[in-house]
Amino acid sequence: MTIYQRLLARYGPQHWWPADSPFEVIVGAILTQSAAWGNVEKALANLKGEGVLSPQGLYHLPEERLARLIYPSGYYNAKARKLKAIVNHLVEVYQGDLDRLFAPDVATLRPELLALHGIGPETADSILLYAGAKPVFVIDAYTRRSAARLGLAPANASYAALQALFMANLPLQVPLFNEYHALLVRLGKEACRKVPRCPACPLLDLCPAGQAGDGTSAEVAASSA
DNA sequence: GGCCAGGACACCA
DNA sequence: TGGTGTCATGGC
Repeated sequence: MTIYQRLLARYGPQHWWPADSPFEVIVGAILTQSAAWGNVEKALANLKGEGVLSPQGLYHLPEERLARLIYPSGYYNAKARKLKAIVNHLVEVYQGDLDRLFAPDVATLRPELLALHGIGPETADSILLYAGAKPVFVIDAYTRRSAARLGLAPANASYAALQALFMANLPLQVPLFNEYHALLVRLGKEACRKVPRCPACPLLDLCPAGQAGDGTSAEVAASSA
């Protein structure tokens, strides 16, 4: 059984991304930057309560008021500025139409997102996968931790290298990337942070033969095919 | 009371 | 390219 299959068997479908709309995914992707998801939910609830969780709603909302509404998610001034930059682009270039935003392929869209203030590699890829249904593998702190503990990659691997490792050895399928990343996050939350792993680490029985791998491409493929 | 949570940016050497 | 400070609330 592959690692992916073991993760799915253990935890079940994670139903990511928890949002009612693609736009909510985009906003949540910004708000969750270095923040606990529970705090993000409070901020999203505030935006929904004010009826402004839409491109036009945030576009016309004063930045100071936006900052107050997202206060629970932390870094509220910085995140209000980021959200404004993204929403301004979305409304002024695409009239707030996400179908138009996501019409181009990843090669065109990813650089466009990365050029916006507040959108780095992880946020861009989260938006592409979970809002735009593009086959892009998301790397975050939990993914990195899980991959390192599983022996799939060194702990200091770059974002690009880690992403390339998964994408070069997995079929480019949105449902697979969606669930696999979410499962790695779930595992990362549960796994101990000790290096090497402690005897009780939940990762142990997920590794092939109960051993950490050597990080080869072949192993990633074997672990997920 | 300290640590950490589904990062990104500005600035520096 | 890589390292560091900044942004900040809330739960444990």
